[in-house]
Amino acid sequence: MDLRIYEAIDNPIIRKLCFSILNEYGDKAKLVKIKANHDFIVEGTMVQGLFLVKSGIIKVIKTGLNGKEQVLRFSKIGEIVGYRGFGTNMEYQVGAQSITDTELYFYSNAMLEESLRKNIDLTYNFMLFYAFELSNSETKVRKFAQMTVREKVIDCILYIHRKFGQDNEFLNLQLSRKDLAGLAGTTDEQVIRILSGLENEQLLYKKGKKIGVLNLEKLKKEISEHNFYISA
Amino acid sequence: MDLRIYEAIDNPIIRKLCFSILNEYGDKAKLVKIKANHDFIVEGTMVQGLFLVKSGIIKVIKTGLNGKEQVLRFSKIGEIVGYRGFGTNMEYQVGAQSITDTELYFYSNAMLEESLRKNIDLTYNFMLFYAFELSNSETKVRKFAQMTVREKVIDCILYIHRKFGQDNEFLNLQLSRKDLAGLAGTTDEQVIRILSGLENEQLLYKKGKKIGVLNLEKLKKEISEHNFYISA
DNA sequence: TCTAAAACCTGTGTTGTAGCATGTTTTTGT
DNA sequence: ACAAAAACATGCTACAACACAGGTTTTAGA
Repeated sequence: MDLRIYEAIDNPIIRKLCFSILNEYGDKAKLVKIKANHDFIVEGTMVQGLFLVKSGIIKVIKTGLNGKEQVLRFSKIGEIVGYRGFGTNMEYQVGAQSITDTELYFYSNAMLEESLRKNIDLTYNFMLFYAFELSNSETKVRKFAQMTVREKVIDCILYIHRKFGQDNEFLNLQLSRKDLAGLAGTTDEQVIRILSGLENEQLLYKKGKKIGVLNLEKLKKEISEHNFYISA
Repeated sequence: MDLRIYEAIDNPIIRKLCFSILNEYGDKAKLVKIKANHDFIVEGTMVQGLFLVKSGIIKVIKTGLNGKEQVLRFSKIGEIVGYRGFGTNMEYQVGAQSITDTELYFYSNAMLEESLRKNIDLTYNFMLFYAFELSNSETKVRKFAQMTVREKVIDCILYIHRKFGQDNEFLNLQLSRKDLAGLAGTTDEQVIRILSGLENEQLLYKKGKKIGVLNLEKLKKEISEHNFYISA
């Protein structure tokens, strides 16, 4: 059993779920290796099962019919991708693509359904996981409803800082302005404008794609007046 | 066992969950009766357990620190209120108030935790329920991110029409403009203006608080260009 | 039934946000 | 190393959405 995945997870709820899955399936899971920039879940196709990220970084998206791609989140080691369709729909409600080289464990519908009927620990941890994600999602609803674009962009920067860290000068995850816009729910131009503004205010610096946080406290403070953080 | 509740539910996922709960606890649950316009879940207080609506209509809210109250949904017979805090936080993340006289079954944390360890059917149905709600919530995120205010207001009218129906001239659930605004994520004035506009266009009529849908198809069509409905 | 409060409505000014145009820089692939 | 494409940047314009102000109608309570 590959415990390195389990050990890399901070969040206790995801950690427990991951343990349950590894415990139930051990090495029976199929390991899938994919290169960077590949779609491995296509929105609207039939749900085959779910993926557990072994290594790499995944972008989870949802396409609006106006063509705009909304970025729901970025997933890393230990996280589960493709689980929304489970139990409710027969089609994937989201798309997923690798943004680095990636290794994934795949669990088919058949495997899962069988286990969930027998392994109450697994089912329980799945339940807690969904409840947790639901809580996150509802916070996100408020974010989109009440924050200004500037606040949303700051929130996204903080999200990346929190989730992927900033080891040297720059955030460990580099995103295009377009992806940032998709994550914040706005347009590229707005993101660019706001980033420029934040650079002028000495809150961050940037060099092309790379962004570095300068004044974490001030950024946090600007958001905290709304008193909610997004952990999704 | 009070099967009237169970039978009143349309949604198969909520139906199954409700059955599981009634089946597990039967008449052991505590019945709580409250008058209209009472807060029975206060945001930020400790989670005691969850409520199953036996009769009446409930408004579920979340207060932004700017003071604006966001209406998350309205709950009726067979639905569960106060479940977001479960498993993740120790405090209620939402508030709930009765908008009519209401009867609720109450299930304490202790009762639930004990059962969830033993009754896999209950756990499984809770899991599916959370997954379903999560799916709804993510759709809602998109709604707030991509719809115009007019579309959001129409979406809310359709939500009420779908969930509570319109028996005679007017929608069965009457809401203040302020509540509609909270549900749509906008201000009273905007709602008023848009309702006036819709009345001029002969899509609905109104008489004080009461609103009646005139042209359901046209209203639906305007939303469906974005191709997503909210069932929450 | 009268009064106060709440809800409803409308007009006007302001601002945040998006869209377009255009130019520059950076990245990518051959 | 070079050309093409993508990403980045900035100014301008238009408009949707909001806030405020002032008024009317409806509701609720004493």
